Amino acid sequence: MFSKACKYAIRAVLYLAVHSSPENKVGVKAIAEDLQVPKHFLAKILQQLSRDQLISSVKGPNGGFYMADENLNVPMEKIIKSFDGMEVFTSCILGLPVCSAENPCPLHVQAFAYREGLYYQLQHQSIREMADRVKLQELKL
Amino acid sequence: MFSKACKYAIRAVLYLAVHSSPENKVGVKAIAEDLQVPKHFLAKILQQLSRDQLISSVKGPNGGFYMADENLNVPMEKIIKSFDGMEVFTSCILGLPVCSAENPCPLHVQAFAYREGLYYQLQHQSIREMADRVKLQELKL
DNA sequence: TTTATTTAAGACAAATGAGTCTTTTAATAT
DNA sequence: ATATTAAAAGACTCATTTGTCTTAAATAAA
Ligand code: SF4
Ligand code: SF4
Repeated sequence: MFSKACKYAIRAVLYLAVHSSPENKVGVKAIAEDLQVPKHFLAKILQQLSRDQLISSVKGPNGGFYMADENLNVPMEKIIKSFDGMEVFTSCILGLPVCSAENPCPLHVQAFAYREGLYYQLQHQSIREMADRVKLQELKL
Repeated sequence: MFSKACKYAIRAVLYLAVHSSPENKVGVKAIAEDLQVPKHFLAKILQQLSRDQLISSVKGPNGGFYMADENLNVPMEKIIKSFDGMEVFTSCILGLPVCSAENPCPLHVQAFAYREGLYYQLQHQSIREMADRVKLQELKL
């Protein structure tokens, strides 16, 4: 479904949403260890998230990554779009050139409803809401 | 979601289900051209399908690939399993080591329904049924 | 101001996936 | 039997993704 980079990104953002704040920043190393993800690869991912303003960061001593308030209000969808693009939600599951209701592929009925459902959820759920659920239900990242 | 090999396989099998019979076999070339898929790559895919007895084939003049009656009764699921394995349905969407209800990942609610629903459909729909729909609704492959 | 610390950037390498090409094997029509 | 046809097999190349490493830039504490 999603690329590894995208999966790591989702986990990292939720991790930051749960474990960081503007007063309490977290470094790549800590995140990588906690999530059990390749450190340098994660670093690049965090950089991209930062460039896209999905997370915040400051350099230097006591620096690190964190979620600012405005970061928490964006929908989950944005993370995925940043890494895998809109295609994961729009491109045909069978790899046909175009996905349209007029020219549906054979898996249309099966696949369409589910993909749309997932997309809807990711569009309408903010990182904050999702992170709250993670905290409340003690979900593992 | 699925690998290209798997997507091509699904399309090729449905193509054969619609356009072939034991009396009317089809060669790689024709399939590749109709589906607009790399010929040699498709050849390998058809070979794998044949090895796994998901399609039938005979060599030599007037030979080619076709669907025997028993091939048509297997569920769509088998094609996917043959290429991408069960993992596409069982492995965590976020790439966590284990996917379980006790230790759910943050996307659990959103993603689980999607994947399970799709899997259920693919398990309970035979190639024949799917091909019939393709014919009836004139779906494009 | 210097030094330690941490992100930013980008080159590089390894692994996987996708696609191509050539040769071998089997079937069948003549 | 032989020639022809088409699948089977496997080596090979190319592209993309994933992962590593090194250096630069920024910030803050000493
Ligand atoms: S199954 Fe239908 S709706 Fe889904 S991607 Fe293919 S064409 Fe589009
Ligand atoms: S979201 Fe939950 S159910 Fe889906 S793969 Fe991850 S852990 Fe499993």
